[in-house]
Amino acid sequence: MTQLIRTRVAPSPTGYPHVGTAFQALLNWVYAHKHQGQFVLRIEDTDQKRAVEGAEQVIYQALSWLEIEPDESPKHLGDYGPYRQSERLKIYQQYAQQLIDQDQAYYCFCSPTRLAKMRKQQQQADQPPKYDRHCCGLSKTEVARRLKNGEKAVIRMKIPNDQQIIVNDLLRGKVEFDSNIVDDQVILKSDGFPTYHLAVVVDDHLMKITHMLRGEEWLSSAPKHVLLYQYFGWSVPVMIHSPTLRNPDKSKLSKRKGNTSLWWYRKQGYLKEALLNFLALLVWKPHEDQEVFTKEEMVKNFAWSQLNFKAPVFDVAKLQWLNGLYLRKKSLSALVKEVRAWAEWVVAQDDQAAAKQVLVWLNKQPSLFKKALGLAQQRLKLLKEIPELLGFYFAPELDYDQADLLQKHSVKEMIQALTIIKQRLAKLDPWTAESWEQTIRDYADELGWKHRDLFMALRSAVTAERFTPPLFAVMQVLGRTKSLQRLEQASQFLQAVVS
RNA sequence: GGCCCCAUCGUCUAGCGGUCUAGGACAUCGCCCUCUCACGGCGAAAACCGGGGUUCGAGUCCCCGUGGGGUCACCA
Repeated sequence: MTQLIRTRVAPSPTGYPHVGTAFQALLNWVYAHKHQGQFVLRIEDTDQKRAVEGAEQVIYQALSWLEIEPDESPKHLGDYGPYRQSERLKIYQQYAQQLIDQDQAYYCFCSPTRLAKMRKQQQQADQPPKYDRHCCGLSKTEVARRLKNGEKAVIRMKIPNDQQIIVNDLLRGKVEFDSNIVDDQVILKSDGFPTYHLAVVVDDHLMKITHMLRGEEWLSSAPKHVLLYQYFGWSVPVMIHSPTLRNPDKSKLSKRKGNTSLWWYRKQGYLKEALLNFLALLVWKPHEDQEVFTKEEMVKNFAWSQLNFKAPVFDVAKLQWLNGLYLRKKSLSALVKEVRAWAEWVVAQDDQAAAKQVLVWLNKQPSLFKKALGLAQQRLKLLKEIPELLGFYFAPELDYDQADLLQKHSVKEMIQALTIIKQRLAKLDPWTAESWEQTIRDYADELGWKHRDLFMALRSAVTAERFTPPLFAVMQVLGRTKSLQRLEQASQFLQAVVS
């Protein structure tokens, strides 16, 4: 019988959804699904100082938005709960005690002050900072006495001297560490909470995780984890340290230098498909030259051997390109739905005026909105561009720019031109793109104007914008009546200028 | 600084000893299409970090440098 693959992602609830978490989650999810395995979400809330209200909800929302749902989590109960580390304290304490009994861990009563002082001295002496094992030799009776006195204590794991510790990383192969440089790590804090190191080993084992995929930043603490597995007599799961995402300046992706919040991307109007595709592309390519794929295709083709382990720069320009691509691929009605969902979400998050405006348009003039969006679709890179791109269709009055309206001609000339054009277009029958365009070109010739100038003037008159979809298409969406009204408005605007 | 990881165009990569005068994508620039913007099409510029080996032959294997990154907490 083959082993059931179980993977996990274990974010700590910090209050906002990190793209790095999404990235890890995606990889874990994909691998689990590839093998009909299970993907677990575990909440690593062992740091009480950093606890943030509602942060856990945000994690669910993020995964659920991306449609990488866990099979087990505090919300999706499975057989290996609880899935919140703060609810597993007894378990960690019990295992820490086991290590004490096995003489592979010891109580430490050193104060933070002493530890800080010690580190400072070590650094000044050019030594690597490391716990000096001050409390390692304490007798059992002494420990019992001080514990009984209510002294604050932590539990540290004992690291053996002069030993090679081998971390077997699936991507990088065997990585060797000298045990002498490994610190006697605290595994249980004085508040009774475990540190990451104990918790990750205990939980991964108890939850039957077969493949532990995590960020590269954990590689240097991996020997501690290997040792803990040995102490407990457990077999080590397959370890994979995936590359960390980087800022454009190549440092680890951070809030200050890039945008690490998934919600930032969502607000901008990146689609989940684009984001997922992009994240995958950063480290993985299915076939030569195939860059656009769904997560289902990724599941189908996934193999660790194709995973790159060079830490990639998070290149927003490429993400944008992908986003535009996915935006264009959508059917118009699907796009409308997408826009509504986006706007509703942004309003709920931020109460943002522009997004509210979009909802108003969508509700009051759905048909106009849809047509207008259709014209904007191939120009769209981000959903947040919509309010600006579609504004002129809905505006009761346009904010004209005189220079754009005139295009090098005089006010008088332009008023005249607008009037004539208006008349001719009003009479035009049939109202087709061809007849329409011919009318304008003919008139430009009559005047001896450049066709371009007349088109641009009309564009400005109808939209008060410089960049729009082709004029005729815009007028068609706007409707003949409204289009002609706008020509009239523009001409009135110019009248006001002269008088 | 110690330890660890990594190293092909600006960015993401193809390349798994000869087919590499190094291929693709994004970004950049130019041209075409064209009423503007976009889409689309065509094209240009742009890289094997350096030095030693191994080999008939090295972008591809080994070593040493160099560079970048990570990590050295009662944070994860």
